[in-house]
Formats: sequence, C-alpha cells, structure tokens
Amino acid sequence: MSTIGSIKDVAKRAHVSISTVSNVINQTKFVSEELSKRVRIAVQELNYKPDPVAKSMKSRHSRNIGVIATDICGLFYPYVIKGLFEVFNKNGYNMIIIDSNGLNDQFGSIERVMEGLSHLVHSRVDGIVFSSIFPESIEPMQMKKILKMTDDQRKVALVSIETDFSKYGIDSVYTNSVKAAEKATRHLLDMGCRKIGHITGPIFTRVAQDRVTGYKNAMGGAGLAADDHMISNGDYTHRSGYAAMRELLAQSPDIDGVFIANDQMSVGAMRAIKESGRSVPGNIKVIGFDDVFIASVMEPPLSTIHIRKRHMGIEAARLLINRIQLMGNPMPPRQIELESRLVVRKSTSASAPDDWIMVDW
Amino acid sequence: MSTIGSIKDVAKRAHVSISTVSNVINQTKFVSEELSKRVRIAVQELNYKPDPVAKSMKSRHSRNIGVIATDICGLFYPYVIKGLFEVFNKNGYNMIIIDSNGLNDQFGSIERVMEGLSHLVHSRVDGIVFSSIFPESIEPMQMKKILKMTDDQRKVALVSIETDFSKYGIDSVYTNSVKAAEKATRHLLDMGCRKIGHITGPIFTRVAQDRVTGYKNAMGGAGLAADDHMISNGDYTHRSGYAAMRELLAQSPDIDGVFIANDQMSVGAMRAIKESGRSVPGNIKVIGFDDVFIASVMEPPLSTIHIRKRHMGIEAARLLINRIQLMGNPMPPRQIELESRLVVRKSTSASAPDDWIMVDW
DNA sequence: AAATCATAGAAAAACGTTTTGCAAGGGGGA
DNA sequence: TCCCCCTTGCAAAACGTTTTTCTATGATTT
Repeated sequence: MSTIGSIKDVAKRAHVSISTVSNVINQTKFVSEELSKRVRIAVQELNYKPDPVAKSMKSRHSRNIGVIATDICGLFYPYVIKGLFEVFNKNGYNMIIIDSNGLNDQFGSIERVMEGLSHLVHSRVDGIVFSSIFPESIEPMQMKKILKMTDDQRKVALVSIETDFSKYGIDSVYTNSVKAAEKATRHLLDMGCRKIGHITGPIFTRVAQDRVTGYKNAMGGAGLAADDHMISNGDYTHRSGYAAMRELLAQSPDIDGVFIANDQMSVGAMRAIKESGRSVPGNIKVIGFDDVFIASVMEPPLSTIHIRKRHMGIEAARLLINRIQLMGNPMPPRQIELESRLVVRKSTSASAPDDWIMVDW
Repeated sequence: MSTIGSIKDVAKRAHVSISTVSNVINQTKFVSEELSKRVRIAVQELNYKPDPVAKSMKSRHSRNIGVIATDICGLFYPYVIKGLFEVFNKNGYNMIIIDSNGLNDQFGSIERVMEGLSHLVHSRVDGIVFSSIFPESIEPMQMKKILKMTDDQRKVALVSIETDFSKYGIDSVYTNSVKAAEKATRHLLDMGCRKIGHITGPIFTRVAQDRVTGYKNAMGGAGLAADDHMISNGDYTHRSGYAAMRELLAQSPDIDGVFIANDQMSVGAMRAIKESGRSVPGNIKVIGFDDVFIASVMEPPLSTIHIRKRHMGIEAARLLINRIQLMGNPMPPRQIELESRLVVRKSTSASAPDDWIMVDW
C-alpha cells in the first residue's frame, strides 16, 4: 500500500458511506456497533489518517498557531517558546515560528514584525502569539493596524507576552517590571549599598522604562536620590553593558551597587568592573534581571530576578487556546501577571551558596 | 468589507468566470488585456489573497516545512534554526517547529523524535529537517522506519543536519567532526601541551565518537599515547563537564591540556580546574568545540572550534527546497561538508587578543 | 462559400473532508 | 390498521482553489 488512503477508500473497504466513516471517526452521530466496528477495522488496516488540509478547508480552522519570535537566538525567548510548544503540542496545534530579527538587529524591526503578522494572518493561523517591542510613541498606531489585520480581516485570536496589552483588548501574560525592579534594587539596599546605579534596556521600550521606575521607586523609598548620572542606557547586549558600566564608573567612582536590566548586560558590566580593579561583590554588588543560563555560571554567579519564562509560554498558550475555542462569544481581555523571584548568588552576597541551578518553579 | 473574499467574489465583481480570475492571477493562460485589467482591479479593491489552504488542497503541497529541533533552548541549535528560517521564509515556506526534548532530557528521546516525524508527515509538510541523536546501534533500524514513513507513505523530502546520512539516501549538511577534533587537539600540541585529556559528548552518538577519533588521531600523529584514562565521558551539560574534569584531574594530576567536546561542558571544566588551584591557560590549556556565545564571554575566553551553525541551516534549507522542487525525478543524495575554524582565545594562549566576537563567516 | 482551425473564455470536475437534508424502515400510539 | 415519529444510514452540497473539458466566435483555407 504505497499511496495514501482517503476517507473514500475506508468507506469502500468497510462497505459503508463516506458520511458514516466521518461520523464514526469524529463521534458526531450515533452509528450502530456493527458498522462502527467495520469502519474501525478498515481505518486500522489502511492506516488511515484524515487529511488535515481538507479538514481545515471545511472547518475554517488550521490548527496552526503563529509565533512572532523576537530573539530566537537569545537566552530568554527560547524558554518561552518551549513553554508554548508544550501546551500547543499537547492540544494538537502546530507552531509556525516567524523570526522577526534581521541579521544584526537583536530585536526585530517594526516592519518585520508587521510583515510577519500579515503573513501569518494570510496563512490562516488560528491564533498568534506576539511580543511587541514598539516604541511607546507609535504603539497605539501599530496596535490599531494589528487589530485591523487580525480582527477585521479574519478573526484571529491574539495573545501578548511580556507586555500588558489588555487596554487594546488583547489577552496578556507578563511580569510586572516595576515591582520586580523594585525588588532587585531593594535587595542591593538590604545588602548595604547606598550609591546604586542602574543600566537600562533600550529606553524607548515600555519594559525598560518600567524597570527604571522600579529602581527609582526603591531608591526614593529608602530616602536616596536616583540622579540621572547614576543611570546609563544599554540595549540588552553584553557589549552595551560593558560600555554603560564604564560610563557609570567614570561618573561615580564611589558607586557600590548596580542593578542591570538584564543578565546579558551584566556579563559586560562585570568585566568592566573587574578591569577597573574593583571586586564583586566586595567593592560593588551586582544584580541582573531574567535569570538566564549564563547568570548561574558567571564568576561570581550573578544575583538576579528570576522570570518565569517557560511558564509565560505555558500561560499564553492556554489563554490563546481558550480564546480560540470561544471565538464566537467575545470576552473581555484577561491579564496574567506572573510572579518574579529574587535569586541571591555571590555577586551580591559573598556568603551565598554556590548555585548552578536555574529553576522555573 | 469585514468578511474575507474568495475568488468567486472577485469573479463576480470583474464580471468574468472563476477560471479567468485564476488564470490571470497565476498567469497560466492568456487572457485579454481587457479582462485582465478588470480582474486586477477587482483583486485590488477586495484586497483578495488566495486561500493557502484551498491551494494546498489541489496542489498537494502545503508550503510547510517541519523542523525537528533537538535542543531549542541551547546555545547552538537556535542559530541553525535562524539560518533555516532565513531561506525558507524568503522562499515562501513556513517552518513548523517540533521540540523533541522533554523537560529534563537535553536531547529528545528517540520516541519523541519518531513521534514528531510521524506528526509532521501527517500534517502534510513538504519537507523535514531533522538531526538524529540515535545511538549507532539502532540507527539503521530507525532510519528504515523513517524512510518508510517519509518515502513510502507520502513523498516527503528530507534533509539531515549535523550527521551524514547520505548512505541512507538523504541529503546531509554536517561538519567533519574527526577533522575538527584533530584540529583542536593539534592546537593544544602546538601550544606545547603533552599530557592532553579529552571530555566526550554522549558517547553512544556518532559525533561524540568522531571527536574521540580525531583526538586520538592527533595524539597518535604526535607520537603520544591517548590512554583511556585520559578520556572522560560527559553529556554536553556544564555539570557533566565539571564532573568529568574532576575525574581527569584526579587520575592525571599532571595533565596540561584538555580538549572538550563542546563549549558548555568547558564552563564546568574550567570551574573544576580553578577549584583545584590550577590556572588556565598557565597550568592547563583548554579548548572547546562549537563556539557558542558563552565561549567568548568566559573568563578566560575560551579557545574553540567554530562551527558554522547558521550556515548549516542555510545550506540545509537550500538542499531541501531544491529536493522538493525536483520531487518527481529522483536524484542521488548530496553531502555538504562545512568548514570549521580554529578560534584562539586566552584559554590556550595568554597572548590572544581579547575577543568578544562570535562570527559566522 | 463551405469547411476547418484557432482562440478566448466559461463551465464543470476534482482535491478530502464535514454537514445538511433526505429516505427507508421499524415501533408505538390512536 | 393507519399514521407519525424516531432511528439509522446514505447522498449530496459545500469549503476555495486549479485544471480539464467544452463552447462559441471569428479567422483561415480550399
């Protein structure tokens, strides 16, 4: 049996009609045990599997989910994707991944994201997972375009990760960056730091701004100033972390702690600190953000805020599937705010245990 | 115009038949300028895009490619995926990604790979990119199953990455691990090492074995013994690298160089070396394999063999697309052996320049 | 001028499903 | 006994394309 069988072949072999086969397979109507059995046997013998393409043709559902990935080669995003995959796969959905990054831009350009979105919509995906890196200034405009594409043109479900887009009516799974940044900064304060600097992410993005806010909140709460010259902008790359740290050291030689908006930049920052002859955590305590693989293997291991990456994917997938199933009856947008957790390693506390582990509890 | 338009709507609006619309869009038959224009205008006005699902239905092609990803959260595979995406995307193919890993197994289990393969075949993908981690002993059996699935059941094109499967008739893109391992070991010899150890990957895999062979070749070529107690087995995780290095240090305290089968294990090995009070590269020179991100940011930065990850994806995608297009007329399997390159950093040569860069030339 | 041919375009079939409507047969109530 | 309804299964329509076949018109040839 080299060629592939269709439902027609099964019907012929079982001596029943096509519709009966369909009804048996999908359990959509009662079929007598007699015929059911014949059908099941024929299905078995021909190793018949319904053609998903033909199925989609009728049902108007592709069981494909589009995922716009913004940093597929990074240390963070792949864990989110893993989480997404786990639940989509379990529920019979395929993931079509679109890499929104060019060769050199770590994040996708806006055009690439919009292109990807449009491509996915026309590929007839049932839903789209996306995370935006839109500058705040153009966000409303872009979102209007996106909603038009997904809502108006075809009905495609949406879920946003990393950023809260519920105000646009979109389900969102995200970490509260303000709170998390406060937590990180407060830890430095608790460890006795008083001159604390901050290295930001791409400052035009909402999350980067939120982390600055959290940092300032914590400083203010301790009655300390958060002067602008204690803040230096990076772009999430380790190179930018190196440069930003050098700037901080030059401007404030007496700096005794630094909160860095992600772990990757901490690698560069740590190098800059060591090159300046200072020690971590002796002279300067360092805390990062994300808790990616590299944090636990740095020297010294990096204290950081653990973000539930895989869990973010899991929750987003659940939300999306639910939204797809209830496509008919609309429903207000849901927000899932994920917990973050302080992970103390040697970069802020010399007495911290050696810790190789990155858990996602 | 909220609902989506079909070719029928276009035909109605342009006052022509459905077939004429199809012929204009696909340029498959001559249509007078008169009608062509009407059709084009109607297409424009309705913003009509042919439904890919219906298209697949007729053409028996989905323009979907399946990718079995074995280590999506690692530092290596994502770059391969990026390369794949670049050329598939440019050629109008979607990538459906299957993660063959469970939560705890770094590599997929054999069952998960086979499941994924079967799922993809039944999803009607046009081609599959896969990389096997089959133990050598069961490889022929598994390959027979795979060929049966893809070749017999439906005609699905295949390409293998990382391993040469041309003997099974499958196009392959891979790096010659034997040569690359020789290169690494010879570099240690060139740097004056004489007691050189080796930490392997999962030893049941072909690539891990090949790297052992390369190591032994180089040692033999220099007239040196490669005793079994100079070889310790790991599984590509940094933890296993740590354990394996401790073993090596215990068995051969006078070891002066070590070739490690990937960079990730080098992280652990380096820590073990430092903990033993030895210095890198002073007492022991270390060289890794892969040249992933972490190699360039370790302390000291890690010498390693650069593998063309992204390029591997690019070549594999090209091969697969070509194979799909020529599906009718069979063609002998093609092999693309990628170059590897020695990258010297401070872990083998104190005078190496500071180097943050991981290039893929 | 009649017969043949070429051509543009329309109509219809096909791809593999699901689903709607319909027919035949049997059982129960009046 | 007759009618109605319920059950079980089948035939046919529909999804949106592409492709094959058909038709009508005008041109060319004899």
